[in-house]
Amino acid sequence: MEIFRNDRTENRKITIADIAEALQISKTTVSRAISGKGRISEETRERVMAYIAATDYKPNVIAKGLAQHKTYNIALTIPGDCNLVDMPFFQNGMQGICEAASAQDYDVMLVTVTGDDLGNLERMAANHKVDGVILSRSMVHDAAAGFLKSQQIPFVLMGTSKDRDILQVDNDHRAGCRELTERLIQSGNTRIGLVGGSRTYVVNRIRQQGYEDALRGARLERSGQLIFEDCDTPEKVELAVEKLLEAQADCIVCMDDAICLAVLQILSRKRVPVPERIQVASFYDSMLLLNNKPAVTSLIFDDKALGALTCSVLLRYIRGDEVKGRTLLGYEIIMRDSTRETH
Amino acid sequence: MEIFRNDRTENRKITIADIAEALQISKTTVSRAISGKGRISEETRERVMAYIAATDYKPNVIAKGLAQHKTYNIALTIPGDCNLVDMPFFQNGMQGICEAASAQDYDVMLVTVTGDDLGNLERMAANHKVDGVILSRSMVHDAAAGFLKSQQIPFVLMGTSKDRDILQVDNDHRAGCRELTERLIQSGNTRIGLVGGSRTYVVNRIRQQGYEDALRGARLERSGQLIFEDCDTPEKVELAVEKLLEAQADCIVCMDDAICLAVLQILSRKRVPVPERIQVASFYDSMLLLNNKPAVTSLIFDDKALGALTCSVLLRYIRGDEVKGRTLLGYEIIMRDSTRETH
DNA sequence: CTGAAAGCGCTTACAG
DNA sequence: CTGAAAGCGCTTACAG
Repeated sequence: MEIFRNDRTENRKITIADIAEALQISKTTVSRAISGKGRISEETRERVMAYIAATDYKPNVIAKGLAQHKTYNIALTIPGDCNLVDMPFFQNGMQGICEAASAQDYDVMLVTVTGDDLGNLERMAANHKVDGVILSRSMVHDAAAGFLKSQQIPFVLMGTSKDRDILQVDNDHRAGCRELTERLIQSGNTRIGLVGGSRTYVVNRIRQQGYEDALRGARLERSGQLIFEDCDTPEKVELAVEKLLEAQADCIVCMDDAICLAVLQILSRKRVPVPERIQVASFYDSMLLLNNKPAVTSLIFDDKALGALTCSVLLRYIRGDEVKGRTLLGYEIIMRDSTRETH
Repeated sequence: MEIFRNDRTENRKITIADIAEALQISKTTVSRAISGKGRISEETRERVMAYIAATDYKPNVIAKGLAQHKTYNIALTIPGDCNLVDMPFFQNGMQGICEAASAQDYDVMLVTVTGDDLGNLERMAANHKVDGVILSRSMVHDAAAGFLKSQQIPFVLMGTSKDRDILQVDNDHRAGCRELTERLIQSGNTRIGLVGGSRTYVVNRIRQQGYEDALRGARLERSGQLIFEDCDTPEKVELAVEKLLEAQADCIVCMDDAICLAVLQILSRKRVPVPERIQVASFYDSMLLLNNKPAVTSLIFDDKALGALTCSVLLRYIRGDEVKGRTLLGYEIIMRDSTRETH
């Protein structure tokens, strides 16, 4: 059995003082050359930059931050209990956040918040380790937002909240769901069923609004026979599908692709052909449905772009710039075989 | 349109100097009371603690770190291109890492590395922002490990590498896959097919080894007709399934649950009943297969525990403690309906 | 244009 | 047991 031990050789890094000494100038001057703040002659500036390039010096961001009362860190909360559908959303969002952050020399720290346990968030705040935080799409009642407000820590929600005084940026679920539903109506469907996820998530409420917007626009009745909310277990989905078949729905719209996957499996078990007997579409497309046959019609959002934008909004806000209270991003609709017209 | 602007009221935090002044003692003493290092009378220690509790003072970890040449941060690399199967692994691993880190007052920063682009990792290292890094399960050729070695930055791999001088902790895939395969043999199967994922991932190679260990142990031939590697597209999986049916396989073992899901869908389309006509099992169980009918036999790993352990190994290594070069975690086998004996 | 000095909020020999 | 002082690696008025 091999054993490892870190010898921790001192490995001293070069500092601003070393540069000053080597170049026979003051630390102040070196600092100015690097930051570009304050008057400095082009000549000495170039000498410093040349030395830095040659020695591969990198400023210690921590020390810089300490002097400036900044940390150059933001936190991203991740839910402790995350279901499969949300994972691609987080994964891609995270990706976008990281990229936008590093472009401005910021780093992102992870803080888990499980249910109403804000322990880790409080710790992070108490430790003075971040300049702001990004809350990711979350429950209707959000304890975290309340805490951050009370602490006066800048934050933005990557998602939507009805609370208009919290900064938020989100995909335009409502418009997307409306338009997708409209397209399904245009192609001849009149009895479009909805299999919805848990209404504890505001995103699910918004999606439903989009669906209802479309019905209203087409003067179709909003029928209880066609709308099934809170289908958060396979049993509920199965029940919903059965009722929809009974109710002669010509199309089923699923609120997310986990539900959609379940619906497709049930339909397959029941030998109900898609799209011939009934069409199917999903309000959110992740890789879950990727290889399904038939390919399924869906809404596509760019979660990475969402993350990136959320991050830059936060950074601008931290900097003291003006930012819009709510920002909405676009979407794309992909019509595929699962809603192909067959008559 | 509402506009937000951060007014940045000074919001000055209480410091060690404030406490010293209030209590008429030196900063040194306050520091000692908090850290517990150095001799200090129980009485003054209690006075300080009482004051801290009353004022809700929290030390500035950044300043502390600067003085101690530590950051109290570790980095976690996340792959820029992550497929669906890996997401639960990362998500849970992250969770475990965060918890173990915060238990020791450490925070975890995210750094994305896409392909061979180490830009973000280099930046993080250059900025002196972390004491060490956790590399997550990765490709066979890992540029990141090389970079970290050259920089003498402590790191551990959450996964397995054949490079024995990198610290690693992983689930015991090999033993798990061996045992699962053995169980399938014991229950009467003699022609167990394997549908494998991309061999660029070392985890897939290890899983295959476990499978082959079991065949060897049972003196079954390791047949090319039954082993299909690199099935990283739906087409390849489909082809593999067809060949396996032709070859009269009595059971199909899938290397991960995305492959398994594909296999099950194909079988369902072909109207091949599971487990009656052919049994199916998976080497890794995430939520992907959760609601499948029949329930599928699988190996279960505790990825959160893996993350937590990986993190504490790194922290111990950073601290200068001795750690084992390679640590393996256990697994669980759940036999379900998809491998039920029907004869 | 440049520098000496104080400061960010902590720690840690060193001396008493 | 306690404190004055120097230091971690930067920045930033202030003065020249």
